[in-house]
Amino acid sequence: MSENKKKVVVRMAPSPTGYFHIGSVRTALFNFLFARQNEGTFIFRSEDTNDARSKKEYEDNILESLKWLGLSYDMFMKQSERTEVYVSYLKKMIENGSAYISKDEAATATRKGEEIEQRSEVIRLRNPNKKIIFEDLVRGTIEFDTTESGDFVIAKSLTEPLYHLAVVVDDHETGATHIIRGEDILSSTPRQILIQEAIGATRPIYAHIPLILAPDRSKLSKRYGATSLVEYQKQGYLPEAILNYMALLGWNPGTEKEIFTLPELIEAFSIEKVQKGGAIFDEKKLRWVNKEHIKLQKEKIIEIIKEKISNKYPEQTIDVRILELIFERIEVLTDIDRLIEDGELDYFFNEPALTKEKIAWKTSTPEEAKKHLEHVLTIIGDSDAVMKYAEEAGKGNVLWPLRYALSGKEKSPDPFTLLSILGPDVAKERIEKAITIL
RNA sequence: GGCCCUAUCGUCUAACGGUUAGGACGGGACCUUCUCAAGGUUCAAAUCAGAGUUCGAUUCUCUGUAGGGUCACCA
Repeated sequence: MSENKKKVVVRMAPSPTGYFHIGSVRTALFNFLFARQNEGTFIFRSEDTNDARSKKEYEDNILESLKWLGLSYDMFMKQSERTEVYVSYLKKMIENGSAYISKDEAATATRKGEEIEQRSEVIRLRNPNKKIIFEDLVRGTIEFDTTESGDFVIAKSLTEPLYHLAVVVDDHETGATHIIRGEDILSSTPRQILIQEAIGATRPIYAHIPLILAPDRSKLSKRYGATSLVEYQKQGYLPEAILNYMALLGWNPGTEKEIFTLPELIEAFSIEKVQKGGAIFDEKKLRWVNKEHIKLQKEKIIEIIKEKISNKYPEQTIDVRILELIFERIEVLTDIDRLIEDGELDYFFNEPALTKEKIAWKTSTPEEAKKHLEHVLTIIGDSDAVMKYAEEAGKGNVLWPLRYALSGKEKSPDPFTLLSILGPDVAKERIEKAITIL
């Protein structure tokens, strides 16, 4: 690297035509990481150029999501507010002959089943029809012949610039040094380079990152469940976990470390280690990453659990051990609600309803179960004694009836944990109740 | 179809041209206090195919095959 290296300027430029897409999250993240590790500038640019699909609602959603994720930007701009800038560039281009107003037959074209009115007068780039070769940071040398693009349209009129023109002008004006974006724009890069040359802009360094794929290797679309960030937010994924997982999709640190906080990612990230091939989005691994981050934020998560339980059982004091039990059993935050709603810990606060048939362990009889429970009752305060007795009589034969008598559940934490949380008095009551049923 | 990109376990990925092809997720088995969870141990699982270069190809070259992207007066 040279000493007079230019200050890094990168940008994320979403078009606000939908909720923040999971693929855009990664593009935003890579740009953010690259900017932060180079102490550069990260620009947010809303590409809302005269598109009927653009909505304020979507732009707000993207901005809120960025905030939620902790990806801060240093500059904000909207293309819809920059028309006069594009006008001046278009005028210049027409003056110097690199673009011209073309007069065609007015026509209708069909795009994706929709009829489109084509103007008779548009502004086209005068294509020098040459070969464009550029270096891509993740893909190496890319070569395109731009001849087939012809004199493509860059604006519908002086005041109605098209996407490619707006992008190139903005990147030039803001001094973008690196363009990190999805692979889907790789094939329109040569056309953008042609526009750059026409307006006398310096060519930025490109890095086209691979796409995120659905499990069937197709483009990640609505067909595959959740594609927008809000849906993951709602399911109770932590922002740190989403960022961590997205980083791992198409990038690796070169070490075996897999769990990263945002600052650690800034430290470890390197654009050179970004993968070339598309990666399938695997929710199972996302869940695992989320669980790992839940462990990292234990105190905070425990507080959330406490609050949720308090809402359901307002009058109760909540033993920390109950919080631990829930904490161990969740992968996403909504698991907490599910556990509570399913009554998974109801038996800590209310006497459980017991079914006679379920009290005895599968290899044992109700009579034996009754006998074991009666004996356990006499040594209830001494866990070691209970365990010793269980080992002699057959663990399942004793422990299953005991645990079931205490919880009324086929699945629950072990009887000793229950015993210690419920306390000897409540335990005694419940065991006696079970005995009477038998 | 044209152009472009890509190709290692099911998935995410590692491997100066020389490794028993490594790790993680997921799956199986076992251990841990009966069940659930957590934890521990452990097993199975991959270099797309064919040529070439080389003493030696996952790695370099070519061809094929497969997958993806893109071909707007959308962004």
